[in-house]
Amino acid sequence: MLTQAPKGTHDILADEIDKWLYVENKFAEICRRFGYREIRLPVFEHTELFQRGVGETTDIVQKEMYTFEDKGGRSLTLRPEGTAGVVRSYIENGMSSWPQPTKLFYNITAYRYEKMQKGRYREFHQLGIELFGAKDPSADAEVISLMVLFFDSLGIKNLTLNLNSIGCTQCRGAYNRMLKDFLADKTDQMCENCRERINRNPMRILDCKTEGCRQYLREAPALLDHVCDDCRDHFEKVTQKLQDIGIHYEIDKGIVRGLDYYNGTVFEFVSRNIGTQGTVCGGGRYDGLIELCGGPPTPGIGFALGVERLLLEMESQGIEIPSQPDPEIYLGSIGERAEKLCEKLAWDLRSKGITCIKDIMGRSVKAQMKYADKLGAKHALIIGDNEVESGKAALKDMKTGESRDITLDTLIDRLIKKRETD
RNA sequence: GUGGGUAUAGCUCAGCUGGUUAGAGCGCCUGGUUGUGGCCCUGGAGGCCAUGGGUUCGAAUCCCAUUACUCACCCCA
Repeated sequence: MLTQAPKGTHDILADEIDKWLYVENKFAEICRRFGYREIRLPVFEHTELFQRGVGETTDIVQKEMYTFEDKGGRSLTLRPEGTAGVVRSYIENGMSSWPQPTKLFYNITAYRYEKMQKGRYREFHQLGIELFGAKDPSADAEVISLMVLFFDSLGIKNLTLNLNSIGCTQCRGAYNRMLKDFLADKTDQMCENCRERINRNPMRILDCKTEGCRQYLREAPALLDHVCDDCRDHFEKVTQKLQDIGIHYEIDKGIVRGLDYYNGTVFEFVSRNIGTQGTVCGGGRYDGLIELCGGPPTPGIGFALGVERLLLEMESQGIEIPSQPDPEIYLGSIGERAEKLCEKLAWDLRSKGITCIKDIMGRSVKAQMKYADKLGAKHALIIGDNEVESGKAALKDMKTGESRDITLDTLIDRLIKKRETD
């Protein structure tokens, strides 16, 4: 226990950090290109924010939240997703008086008490955006196009974009009644889970994957076919805009996002090669959420992307990720006088912005060189008594193996110049 | 919440139907004449064989429980 990370969490070690930084930086870059600005929010919020925002009837709120009481008796919860917190911040900080629309992106960890599986963790990482104030279909299309551009820029191919509209509060009410009527005489034959859903949240039945229920659902009325005129019109405009910019999508009448706040356009990007947890990114519109949480009526739309799943997908597609540059130079030393000189040299190099690794173990030259090699240092330079006295040393190019004598005074300029030409 | 698989060195795994001091490759640390990496070779460190019980003269090996990991169902990012 003492030496084991809690279930569902994982360490991101030095060898993988380049991938994470690469993806995170790329995401930030693309977001800024669309006018989004980053925000950073607390990892925990008042429990009621999620109860209200995500929805009391959802699995997330009912059994997946990490909820605890602090020493002041407040009930707090580690965020199970990002949107609720952003909405809270939007209201609290009066962002409705910022230039509209307000475009925000974030890079967060989220927490859900779930059973572990490939691509599913209890602490996981999400990249996401939220767009407040724009209800036009252009907003939907732009948000989706941002995702597409992001995937493209990473070289990811073959993700399927699934689209659906789950209507507004009005058409949803009518649809729920319709669905109930349709299933009324079939309830006995449906799975236990679905029988509960009929009363709790009929739409969730559409997510069922058990064979028996699926048969009935094939004939069930699809919400998309029964949305009101406004919703239909909105959705058609969204798809038209996607076509205009050449984004391929599939209509999936079965998509019902698992959080209660969604309405209207919902979408997800799905992979086929990373296991059953194939949803790399999911999102949609949430026009009533801000009001529900106590803010002014404000339309909103956003998505969240699972970084672990994204990296799995990139790996499965064999996408290479550029790594951070190797250390410019390794400074080795023999003896105390040399070590002293190295300390000064290393300080000067680092002050000038040059990555410099020096010996701090007093090991043999051979051991030092091996270490320099493992670090991937581009150059190595060993200093002993001779070098201290002459002020000259052999600068070795680790790739070619060639070394040339240089005066130590010129070392910094030489490395700076070399770095520029490389 | 339901089911399946797995658990031996830092990593990937051997260890036959129970039998002495538990193995390999990689990695780590050393050396290969006293100041130069990669290839090759030498030596070394490092395991209460997940944990707790049981069977047995004897358990890494068989049985039970616990825990963890993992995959699928469910749900989702």
